[in-house]
Amino acid sequence: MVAMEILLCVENYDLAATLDSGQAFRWQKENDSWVGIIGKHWVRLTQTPDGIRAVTAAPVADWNFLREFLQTEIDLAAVLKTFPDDEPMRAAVAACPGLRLLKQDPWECLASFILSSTKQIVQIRQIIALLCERFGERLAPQPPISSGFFYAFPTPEKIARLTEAELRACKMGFRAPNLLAAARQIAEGKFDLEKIRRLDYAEARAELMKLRGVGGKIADCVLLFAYGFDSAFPVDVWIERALQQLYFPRRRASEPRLRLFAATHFGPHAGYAQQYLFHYMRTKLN
DNA sequence: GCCCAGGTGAAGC
DNA sequence: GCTTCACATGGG
Repeated sequence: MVAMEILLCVENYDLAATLDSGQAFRWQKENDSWVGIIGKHWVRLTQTPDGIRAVTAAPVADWNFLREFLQTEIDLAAVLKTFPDDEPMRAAVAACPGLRLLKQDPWECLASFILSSTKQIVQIRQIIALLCERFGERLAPQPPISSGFFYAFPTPEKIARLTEAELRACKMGFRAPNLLAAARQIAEGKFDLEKIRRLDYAEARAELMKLRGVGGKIADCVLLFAYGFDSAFPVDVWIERALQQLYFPRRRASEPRLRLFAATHFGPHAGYAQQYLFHYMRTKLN
C-alpha cells in the first residue's frame, strides 16, 4: 500500500547502536529518532516497543528498500548462536544484544571507506557530509519536521567529473586521488560493482583490492556492510587491539596471524562477531 | 607541539 | 614474511 509511514515489526533490534556503530556515516540523531538518506529516500526512523517506525518525505509504494537496508528479516538469535562460546564474545554480545549489520549501497559504502583510512569516525562523517552537500543531488521537496537540506550520495559519474582539488577541498587529504580514481574506473565501466555479487569471498576481496587505496581492511568493510559477505572480518586498529587483548594477552600476534585466527574462530558469521567486538571495544569504559 | 585516527602502498631488510 | 614510513587533517 502506498504510504509515507510504516511499522516494521522486529525484535531484538537496537536501532541507535546499529546506525551509530561506524558502519554507516550519514545518520543523524534528532530527539528520539534517526534521520538519514537511503538512495533518494529521506527517512526518519524511530524505535518503538514493536519494532521500527519509518516516516518518509514522499509516498512509498514498495518498502523493500528499507527492509533490505535495515536487514530486519535476519534471524539475529540464529546468528548469535553460531558465535564461539567464550568469555570475550559473551561480554561483547551482552553489552549490546540488538546490534545488527546494515546492507548498504556498494558505491556509497566503498567511497565512504576509501575516505575512512586513518580518520576518526567523527571526521569521516564530516568529510562525507561535505562531499554530499557540495556534489550530491539536492533532494526535493524539503523534508517535513526536520532542519536543513538533504542530499543524495554523489554518484560515481558526478565525482568522476570533478578535479582532485575539488575533492581535497572536502578535507579528504591524500584520499582524494583514490576516490577520484575509483569513481572514474566505475563511471567508465572499467570496474563493475555488480560483478562483485557473483564472486566468492576471496575473489570479491581480490577484485576490490585492485582499486587504489583499497586494501584488505576496506575491502572487508565493503564486502560485509554492502554485499552481505558475513565471513568478511575487517581488522582495523580497534579489532586488532580487541583480538590482541582478549585472545592473545601474553604473546604478540601479527596481523596475518590475527586474520587467520579470526577466519577460523568466529564461525560462518564472523563479520557479525567482528561488529560486536568493535562496538564493545569502543563503548566500554576502560 | 605531541599523538592518534574503522589504512594503504612502497621500500627496506 | 615483518617493520617502517609518508600520506592530509583535525581532535584531545
